[in-house]
Amino acid sequence: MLTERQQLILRLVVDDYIRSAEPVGSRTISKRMEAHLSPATIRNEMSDLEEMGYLEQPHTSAGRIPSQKGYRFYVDHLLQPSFLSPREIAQIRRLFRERLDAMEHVVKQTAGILSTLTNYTAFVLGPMGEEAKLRHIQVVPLGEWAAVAILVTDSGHVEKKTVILPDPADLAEIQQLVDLLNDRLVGASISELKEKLEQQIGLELRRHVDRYERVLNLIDELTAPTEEWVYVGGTTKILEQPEFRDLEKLKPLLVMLEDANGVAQLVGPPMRQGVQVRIGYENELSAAQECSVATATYRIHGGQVGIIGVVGPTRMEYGRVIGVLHYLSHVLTDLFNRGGL
Amino acid sequence: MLTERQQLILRLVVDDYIRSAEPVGSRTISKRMEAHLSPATIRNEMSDLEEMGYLEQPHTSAGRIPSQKGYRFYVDHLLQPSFLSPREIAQIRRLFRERLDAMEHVVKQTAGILSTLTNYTAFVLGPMGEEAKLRHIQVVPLGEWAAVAILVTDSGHVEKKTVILPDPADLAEIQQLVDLLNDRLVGASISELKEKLEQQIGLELRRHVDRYERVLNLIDELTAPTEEWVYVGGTTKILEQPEFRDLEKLKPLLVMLEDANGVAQLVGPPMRQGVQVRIGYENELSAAQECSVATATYRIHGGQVGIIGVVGPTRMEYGRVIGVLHYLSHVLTDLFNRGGL
DNA sequence: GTTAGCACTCGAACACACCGAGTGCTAAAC
DNA sequence: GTTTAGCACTCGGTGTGTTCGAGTGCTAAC
Repeated sequence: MLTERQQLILRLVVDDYIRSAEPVGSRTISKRMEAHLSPATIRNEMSDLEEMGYLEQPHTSAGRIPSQKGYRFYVDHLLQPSFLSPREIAQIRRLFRERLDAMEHVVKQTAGILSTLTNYTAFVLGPMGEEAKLRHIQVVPLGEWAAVAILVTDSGHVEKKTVILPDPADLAEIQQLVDLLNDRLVGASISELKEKLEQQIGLELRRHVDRYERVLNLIDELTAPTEEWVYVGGTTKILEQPEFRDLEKLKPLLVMLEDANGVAQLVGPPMRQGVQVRIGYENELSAAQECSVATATYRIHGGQVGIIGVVGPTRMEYGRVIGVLHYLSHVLTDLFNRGGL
Repeated sequence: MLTERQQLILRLVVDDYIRSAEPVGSRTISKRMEAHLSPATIRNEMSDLEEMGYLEQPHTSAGRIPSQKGYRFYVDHLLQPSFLSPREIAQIRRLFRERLDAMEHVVKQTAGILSTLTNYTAFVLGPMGEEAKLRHIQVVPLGEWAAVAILVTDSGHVEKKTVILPDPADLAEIQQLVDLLNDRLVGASISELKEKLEQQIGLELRRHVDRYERVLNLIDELTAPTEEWVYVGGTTKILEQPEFRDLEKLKPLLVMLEDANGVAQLVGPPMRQGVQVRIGYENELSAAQECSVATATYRIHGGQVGIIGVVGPTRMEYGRVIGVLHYLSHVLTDLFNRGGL
């Protein structure tokens, strides 16, 4: 559909606009081209590209900027993913190695690292999916009236909750309860936990009638999709982007990023392997329709899938971002599966 | 030092400016006053107040705005803390009651509630101080090469960490180690944990020579002052404030709030009981020198102290903020000590 | 198909006048 | 001595007009 030359021009326009955030004129492109063509010729081509919807003009007497369709074509056909420099790779490895024995920190840090590497706001969603298996339940009394309930999954996730006891703690009884729960529930996947609880040991449990409801509630809350696994880093990177100088545009974005649910919605459901890019209106959230969102998945052992990604203006350094995401998702997967880099 | 009348005028100026964010003129004050005085008289008084440093003029032909000294006097002598309406109190109680059995959530939520009530950015710092006592240590193996170490304090705080094992897990050995740690360390305060570990059971532990270092490291990291207990809510509330329309002023603030350490520095060391207000330059962080920070403490059982607070422009609704902080800090303290509202 | 030439468009930057809120000062009134 | 009316003055904000220049579209020539 697009001629070789049109593709070249489109690529140059996008590249230039990504760099400068200024509309690109025909003269600029003319100078950038190997095969010399006069600005007038470029103008004709650009005019055609505009007619086809790949470029647009902010106003008549300005240069062209890529349309979302233009970006889409660029990402699908023109872009060359950039590779990380050896220095950067070394730097990443160092960052991760420092705290190799703390997965929680790794995940948390990843948002920051990703943001530093790309200069966009980054996020990390922890492994979703409820196929994680229960590994251990523990209740630690804090005093007469309170206790901490802790739930550990085989993915290493720890969910905790402080509970107020209805009556003074009876250590032996609690221990008995916990032993029972551990005995019957360990190995069950989180999603089937409640069901299993009701079916299999409901009877035994009902002996302590008033307890039963509470235990059920507790399990329910402990297994509820948690917010804890959403980390956002480099929120303030958005402020650097000229397209968000305007507070009215900035605000909805920041509001969205402030809320873990907002981020989860932005990212959407986990998707196929590899790096995925959603440009502008391809995002469902209206707050993000002037943004592009690039995501990649990582796997932890057990096959659960987590997501890392960045959000920035549609004028995003796609090549760079895709390169970084690609590399980092592999690093994370390796880290979680082999336990080292 | 200040006459009755000057104090009244100062109060009116501050009140008006807090509402409108516009410099206040003599005519406005004249109209606001019970005892009628002409604008000219007010002008004279205002001129005196300016000379004494309580007011300032953005430029010659504008009204006056309070100086930081003016705010300070207002906060110390003129302000009347506002009480919450019964409706608001009911609302707060409802919000807390909903999740009464989840302290972690209570704390997390509090930042949001505080921000909603005041319309400023709010923060909650978890109990600091290292007098928390160790309650329980637990290690849950995840597989051959990994395990989760969990540490619970008597304040209900749970610290967790996923560790990569140097060699395949020997369940019995791990259990033995954990039992030993629990046996010897439970009841010790977090700060003395490491010391105690070295002194008292170092010998026994050294039998597993290569393990020793790792256990020490682990304890060290588990007890390191954690970031987890800093929650910020309503960051985007700052965007509403006219004084931060300017991106250049906004940015350092957001950067500070994004970082848990930044917030901790902003808040400073825990202070005496009651509500404390730091105005403008009274803040050490340069990023916050056009802000006021109001904080209050809450206590959880065991006497540990946590901090809640808000940060906003120096033109802050001090009366309201102080009222809310006062009430909320008591609610929290009650909640954590008696387990109910 | 390409390019030079040229008239045209339109936003950004700047200058300028105007408006009005608010001041400070002086002199008169209480 | 304190308060007030009167008045000239100040200064930022707003709206208008002008200029400038980057960039375009079109036409005609190569």
